[in-house]
Amino acid sequence: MQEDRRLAVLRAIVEDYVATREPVGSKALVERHALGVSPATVRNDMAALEEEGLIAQPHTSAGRIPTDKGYRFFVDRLTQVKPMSAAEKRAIARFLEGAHDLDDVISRSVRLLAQLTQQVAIVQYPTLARSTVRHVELVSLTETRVLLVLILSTGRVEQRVVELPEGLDAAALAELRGKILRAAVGERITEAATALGRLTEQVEPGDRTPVAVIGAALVEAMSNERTDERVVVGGTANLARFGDGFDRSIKPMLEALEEHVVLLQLLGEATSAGAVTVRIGAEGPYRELATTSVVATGYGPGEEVVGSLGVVGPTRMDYPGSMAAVRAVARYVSTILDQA
Amino acid sequence: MQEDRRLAVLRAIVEDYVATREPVGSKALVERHALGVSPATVRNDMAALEEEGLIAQPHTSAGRIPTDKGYRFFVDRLTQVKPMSAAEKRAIARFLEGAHDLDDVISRSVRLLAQLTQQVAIVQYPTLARSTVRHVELVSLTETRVLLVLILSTGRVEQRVVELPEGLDAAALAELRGKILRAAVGERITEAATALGRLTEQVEPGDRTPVAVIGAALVEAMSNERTDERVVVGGTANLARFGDGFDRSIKPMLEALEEHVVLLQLLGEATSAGAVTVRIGAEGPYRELATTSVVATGYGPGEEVVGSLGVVGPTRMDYPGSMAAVRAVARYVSTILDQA
DNA sequence: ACTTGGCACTCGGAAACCCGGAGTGCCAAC
DNA sequence: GTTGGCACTCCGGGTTTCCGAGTGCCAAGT
Repeated sequence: MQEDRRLAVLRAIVEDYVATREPVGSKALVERHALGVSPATVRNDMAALEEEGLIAQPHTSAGRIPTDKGYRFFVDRLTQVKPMSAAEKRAIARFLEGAHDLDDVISRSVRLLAQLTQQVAIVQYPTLARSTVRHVELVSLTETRVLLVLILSTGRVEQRVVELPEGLDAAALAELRGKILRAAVGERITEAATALGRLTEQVEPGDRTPVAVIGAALVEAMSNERTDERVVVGGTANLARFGDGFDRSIKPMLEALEEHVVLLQLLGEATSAGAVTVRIGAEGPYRELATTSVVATGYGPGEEVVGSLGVVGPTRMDYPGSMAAVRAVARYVSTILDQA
Repeated sequence: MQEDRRLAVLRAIVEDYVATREPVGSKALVERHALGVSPATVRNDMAALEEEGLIAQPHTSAGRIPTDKGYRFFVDRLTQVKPMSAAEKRAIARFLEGAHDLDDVISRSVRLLAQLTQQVAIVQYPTLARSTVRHVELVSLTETRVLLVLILSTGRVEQRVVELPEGLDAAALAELRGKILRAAVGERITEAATALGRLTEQVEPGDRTPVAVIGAALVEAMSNERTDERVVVGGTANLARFGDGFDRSIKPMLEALEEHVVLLQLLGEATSAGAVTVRIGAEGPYRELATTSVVATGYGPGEEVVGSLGVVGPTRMDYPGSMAAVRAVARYVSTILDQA
């Protein structure tokens, strides 16, 4: 019926516009897609679609471009993630294996994602909140300085230099280390923090003892918001690929990309694993990013989500492709984290 | 004499051009700078400077702009690094203290440098080659997996998951850990690697023993070139500040900034501490970066250089200011590393 | 009730065009 | 060696012109 054809027209408009970056007209449409009707008919459909707010024309007597709402419709109803080809899968696997380090995994993922989608990629480090403590080490630097090293299940390593009020000999340090390990290892980070809090109080009610200081530093390191904020950005050069009006938004884009808090918020919307979240244009809270879309998803071992990753690009982007790439990379990262 | 005045004219041209981004003519020059001569005289001087290749005119009947050679002359002979104001020094100190982590120090430095110079900042992590081993830790993950953690004097932490051919019990692991510590701690990384090589051979001539595998992984981690390549970039948004022809080079710029190897090479020219290196325009090896300059210097505790940092921007940049900022930040980073 | 060809109309954007002003080089005079 | 005068150049910006893609609407066709 007409309804079906209208949607076909919408899909065609989105696809053509994404491909050509130019408003698409009725004539070009019937030429490039076998719609089986005349341009005049398509024009009628276009008028209807415009009525519904799914497409718009930049100025009278120009072709149509999809609106945010149009993209949304396209993403929600007119597309399903196309699976990656076997070759692509192999390429991903090859690219990601051989990473022997969390940093490695993350940085490779960013580059991979950027290359795959030809867009800006963002990968968040595993959240501390979702990690358990794997090991704690105290390395004495000088008489009164100790380096705290915190190793987490997700592979993250946090470190911190602690200044002691008084010297602490090797034996005392070793004993403390043992206690801390017993209290914290295997625990979720929040529980470990409270356990440690209890431990230090119990050992020494006094305030400025070395034990208390170290305990406090550990607790602080575990609950520190800042350390939670680690994200890595890649593929910024792809921003320059847009020869058109998107140039205007390149500055706000770059600025946003430096604000890791903003990035985290963009990614943060992706909560559940497996499901790919798409934010289109002005749907997000940032006015400056009204011409950009974000495709993101969570990753993590098994069903658990310990972090998210995604890409950000102009609203006029290849959604099916991006969604597929994001999902695929997230999957591979998850399995790698599973192994490690 | 005329010679002196000519140099004054060159300086004035550079300063004005940097400030206004527009070719500067004789009339504007005498108005803005008290040269005490008439435009006609300045024109003669300009002709002479152009003869020497220090300035050029984009087209007939336009003002003059400095050539690379002109900038070079300006940097080498007409300027000395102006000291930072007390307020600026305080701001730097405030910004950098409170970092309790190498990552912290580095990322704060980048942001600081970018903000100070309003340009793109690059900071290299301390080179592994210049570090000594501070601690080695073996954390058992599963029966046959061990997480190697390598803590270096510069604060860098390298980690790696090692797959063992057969299980290794806690006692054996502890013993191995002790041996490794005794062999490696305090050594320069290269020497530690050879010492470890000897150790593993001596303990077990067989090839696939756990000990050998771990030793090999450690040696590899220490000598790995890749891990040496860590650089951080910040202030990319400043690239968009240039409303003029520099826009054209923004893409190659962004591309270069993603290629950490390239960045390292740019920074790498800075070898000695204290001295600020300036590379202007086409002096470097990269054709794409012919319109950019790099101001860099080394940093490290005491006189030693363990890494470098700097800024990169258009050839038309505020050299004295950038040099001062780079030097100041390098100094502060050095003292902080000294403490840690 | 849709679809289609025809047709008048709109309007953005590229090309052509024009013009002022900033800047130059040169020369003669100081 | 410096300066004022002067003729000349040419870029940049503003305006105008013009083409064509695209539209909306209508009347005719199925």
